[in-house]
Amino acid sequence: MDERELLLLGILKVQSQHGYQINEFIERNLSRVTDMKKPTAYALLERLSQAGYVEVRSEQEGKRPPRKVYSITPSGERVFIDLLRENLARAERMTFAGDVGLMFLDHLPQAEALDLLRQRLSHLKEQISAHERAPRHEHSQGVDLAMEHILMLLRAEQTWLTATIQRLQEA
Amino acid sequence: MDERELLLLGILKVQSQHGYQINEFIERNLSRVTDMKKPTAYALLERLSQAGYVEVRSEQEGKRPPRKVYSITPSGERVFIDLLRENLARAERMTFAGDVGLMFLDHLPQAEALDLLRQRLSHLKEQISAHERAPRHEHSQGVDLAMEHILMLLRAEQTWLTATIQRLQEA
DNA sequence: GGGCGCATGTAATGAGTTACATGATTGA
DNA sequence: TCAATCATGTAACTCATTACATGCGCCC
Repeated sequence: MDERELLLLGILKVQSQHGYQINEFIERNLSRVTDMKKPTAYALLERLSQAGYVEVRSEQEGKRPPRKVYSITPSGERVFIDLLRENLARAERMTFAGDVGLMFLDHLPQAEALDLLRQRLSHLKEQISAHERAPRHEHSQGVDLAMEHILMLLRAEQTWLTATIQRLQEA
Repeated sequence: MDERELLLLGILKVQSQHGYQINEFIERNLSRVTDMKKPTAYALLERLSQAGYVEVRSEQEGKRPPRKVYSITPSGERVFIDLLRENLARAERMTFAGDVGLMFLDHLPQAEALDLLRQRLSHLKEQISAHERAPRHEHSQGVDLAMEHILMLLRAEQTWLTATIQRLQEA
């Protein structure tokens, strides 16, 4: 839950930006790493500025809608570093919705169960190729690291699912 | 979000039980597969019975507190099968809080970043050995399948983290 | 003139957690 | 007699999402 603040502070640490810009950036480049939605980002930016971790100033270009440009403050930078340390040192506990289904696999006829798992596998493959199609962005090695991480987990999942389907077929 | 209903219906499909018993079972045997908390389960059981997917009857043994015994209804069984099909066919999208930290790795001195990742790795190893210590339960091959799945992902994570630390060290 | 892009949000809702409340029984 | 176990929940809260609202500028 703290990772959303970390994300926003991190983005602002690299460069001051206005809300719309931040949301665009997340949507275009980080959609595979985070699932934070726009209103959430706006609300969080508001909260961060209440807390004094970011500063806001209004800007207007011509007659376009005014924008709120957010910049990280010194105290925000400290919080950023703290959150970053905590995030890096921690190994999140993983639970997966998909495992619940696996637990009750034997409540379906085997043929159907296998068929459903094959559908799961094909969705997985789509996700993987979507990831592979995504361009590396040279500027940030960190983002690439995160992407690579997700891709590796997806591939591990694929390998396991394939083997599991195989195994169930033989049994 | 539907997987909690699926879990409860699945448990009740195997055997009618009262709330406390269900929560005990989840805590003892499924704590690695789900993180659902007790009040959530109680509330969900209530909702399921409102919807007619489970039946409730009160029981009392001696002077112990009365219990509400839940049984799955025919319509509940249908919902269970539907939820199960959906769950099995779907490949959930994965996002990980830990990736946000990775993205900003370069905002810390390399030595510290490496140190923090080593901490992450050691937490991971603890989780893995906790899993390995957990007894297989012969009765349900499904539960074992789910456990094995999680263990496989944890190990993949471990391998990757180790390699990544290595790689960063050399750079 | 119509739709997309820019730029901000609010309101309603939902899901789930934490902390708390209650009270009897059983075992050390 | 003290703690743990049994058995139920409620209340307050947080977090995040969805759907909606607003209005100007720009391009075709």
